[in-house]
Amino acid sequence: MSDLVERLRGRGWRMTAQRRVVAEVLTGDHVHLTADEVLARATARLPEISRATVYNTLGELVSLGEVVEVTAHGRAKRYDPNAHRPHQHLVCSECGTIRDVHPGGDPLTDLPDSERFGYTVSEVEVTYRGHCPDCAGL
Amino acid sequence: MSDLVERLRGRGWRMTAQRRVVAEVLTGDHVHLTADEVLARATARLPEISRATVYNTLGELVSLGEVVEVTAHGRAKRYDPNAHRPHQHLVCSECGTIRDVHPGGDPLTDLPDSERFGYTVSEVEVTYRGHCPDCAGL
DNA sequence: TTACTTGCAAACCCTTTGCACCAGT
DNA sequence: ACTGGTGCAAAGGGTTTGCAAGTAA
Repeated sequence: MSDLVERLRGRGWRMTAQRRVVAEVLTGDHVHLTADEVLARATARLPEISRATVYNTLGELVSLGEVVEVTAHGRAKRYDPNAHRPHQHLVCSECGTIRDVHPGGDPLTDLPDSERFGYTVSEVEVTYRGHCPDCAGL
Repeated sequence: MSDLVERLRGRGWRMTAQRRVVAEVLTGDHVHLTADEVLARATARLPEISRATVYNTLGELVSLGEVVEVTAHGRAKRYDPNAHRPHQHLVCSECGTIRDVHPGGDPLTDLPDSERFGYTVSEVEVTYRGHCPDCAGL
């Protein structure tokens, strides 16, 4: 039984078989599944689960801060359950595979070999997210 | 006449009215247009231009390294012609508006007030892009 | 001339939605 | 019982594609 399920129950999240299965599928390190992959794995355990419910649940987990969305250019979003340990992402531009990384020094210049997982690194991108002045009050 | 058009011609890129218009629309600082916006502005100058051509041309400019794609979670990609001066992005999670920023110290902790454009900043995300071992030879 | 580019419309992928039914608490 | 979650199927936004006709070099 996953920590995540416990935590969510503690927060008063209404627990259902579908939500439990989605939460359980999203467990572990270096887990970065697309919604489709989550659906496939969830279906293996609970055949009646629907695509809509998977999307609903993923969206809620993201809002609750339990799961992080990772966007790779032009591909389906991936969902990363490792939201409580700060880390960054290393993305393959070819196949979209993602690894979690923990850069040591200046993220713009250093990604230690030990954190490259055999990837070549050709680009580093930093994105700050927040609210612009016009949207600040919303 | 834009520098970009000159540079592309110099690289042997076959020049057409459509491509010139797209390249000219993508000129300036803090320009981060969606494909749709590029189409709208291009159409204003060249009414017969098609959506497909705009997408083709944007894709080529990205491949040529003249334009950078910026992806905001769940929104249309935006195209940034400022590919030759290194910079990072500040994205409004609400409306998707983007500003170019130049962080000073450690990107993970510091975004100077002078670089915030009145935005609040709630999240910093670093993404490394490259090829995974399986895709390295492609 | 000839290979490359364009326009059109349909196809595509991923995600969201409307609504009637069902189920935790 | 009440509130909120689920499944289905259809719609939606953004992007890509196949192919015939057009055009830069």
